[in-house]
Amino acid sequence: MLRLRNAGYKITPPRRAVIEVVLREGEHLDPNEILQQAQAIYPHTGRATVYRTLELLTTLGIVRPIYVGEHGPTYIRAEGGHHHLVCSLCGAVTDFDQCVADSMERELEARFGFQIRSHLLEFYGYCARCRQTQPEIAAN
Amino acid sequence: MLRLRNAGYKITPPRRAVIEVVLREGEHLDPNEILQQAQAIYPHTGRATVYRTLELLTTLGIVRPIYVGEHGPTYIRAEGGHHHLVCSLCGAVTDFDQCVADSMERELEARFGFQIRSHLLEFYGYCARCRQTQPEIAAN
DNA sequence: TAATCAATTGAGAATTTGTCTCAATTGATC
DNA sequence: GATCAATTGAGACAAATTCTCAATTGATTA
Ligand SMILES: [Mn+2]
Ligand SMILES: [Mn+2]
Ligand SMILES: [Zn+2]
Ligand SMILES: [Zn+2]
Repeated sequence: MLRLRNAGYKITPPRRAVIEVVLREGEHLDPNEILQQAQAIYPHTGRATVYRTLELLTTLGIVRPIYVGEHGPTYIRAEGGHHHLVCSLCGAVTDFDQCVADSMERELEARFGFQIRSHLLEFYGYCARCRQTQPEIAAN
Repeated sequence: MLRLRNAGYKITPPRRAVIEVVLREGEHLDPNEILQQAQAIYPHTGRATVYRTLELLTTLGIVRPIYVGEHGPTYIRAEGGHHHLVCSLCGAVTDFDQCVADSMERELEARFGFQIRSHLLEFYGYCARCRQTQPEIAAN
C-alpha cells in the first residue's frame, strides 16, 4: 500500500482487494482464484485488472509468481523468503523454515551491484508418499 | 535418455529433439520456443508432444519449469542446482555459482522423508542497471 | 469543496496457450 | 519380420491472457 503510493500509483478499490487477497498468509493462488476472492471483497473487480495488478505488484517486488506442480502460475507474497519442498510427481508443496540463504545476500549484492529484496529456495524430488506408491520412478 | 529408458518409456525422435533443446546449456525456453527449436531438429514434432514431453521430463525430475520475468513458464535442466539473481523490473536473470543449499539437504531429507534431487535458489530485487535508470522504484 | 486530468477501470473481443481426441505410426521385444 | 502397447500429430476444443476503448475515478490543485 505505502509502496504503491510512494511509487506514484493510485490506490484503488480493486488494487486494494487484490493486495489483500494475495498477501493473506500461506496462500499460493492462481489468477483466477485471486479474481474470485477479490470480487468477494470488491464485486466490480475485472479480470484484466487482476492481471495488471499482479504484474505491477511483481514489478514492485511485493508479490512473486511461482510455477510449481502441474498447472499455471501461482502468486505469493515476496517479502522475506519462501522455502519449498516440491514433489516432482504429485506436485505437493511443503514449506519449511530454517534457511541459510540470507548469509549469501551481502556478498551477492557487493559482487553484482544487485539490490536483493527477497528469495525463493526450492528443493525438488519425491515426497514420502510418492516414494511408497511409485518406487519405480523415485528409484532409478 | 537413460533415465527415460530405465523408467520404461520409449525413445522417439520428438522426445530426443525436445530433450536436446531443453538441456542445451544456459537456456530458459518457453514451450513455444522449444517447439520451434525441436522442429528445427525433427520437423514433424507436434505441439502436443512438446507439452507431453515437458510434463514427462518434469515428472522424472530431468527438467523444471520456472516462472521468471514477465511472461509464461520457462524450462531448464533440473540436474544439480540453479542459482539466479532475478530483476523484478526488467526480468533479467543472472546465474551465479557458489551455493550453500546442499548443506541443508541431509537434514530436510531426514525430517520430511523427502528424496531431494535438485534445487533452485533465486534472489529477487533490482539489477544495477535498473537501479540507475529507475531509482524511484528501487528506492522506496 | 469543486474543478481538472492523467491514471485506471471493466466489458468484451481477440489472441495465445494448453489440452484432448483418435486414427495412423512406430519403438521395443521376441 | 511379426506383434502390440506406447506414442504421435492434426486439428478441434478449452482455458488463460492480453488488448481496446469509452467511461470512471483518485489525487492534486485552486
Ligand atoms: Mn509457500
Ligand atoms: Mn539458469
Ligand atoms: Zn509426491
Ligand atoms: Zn533490471
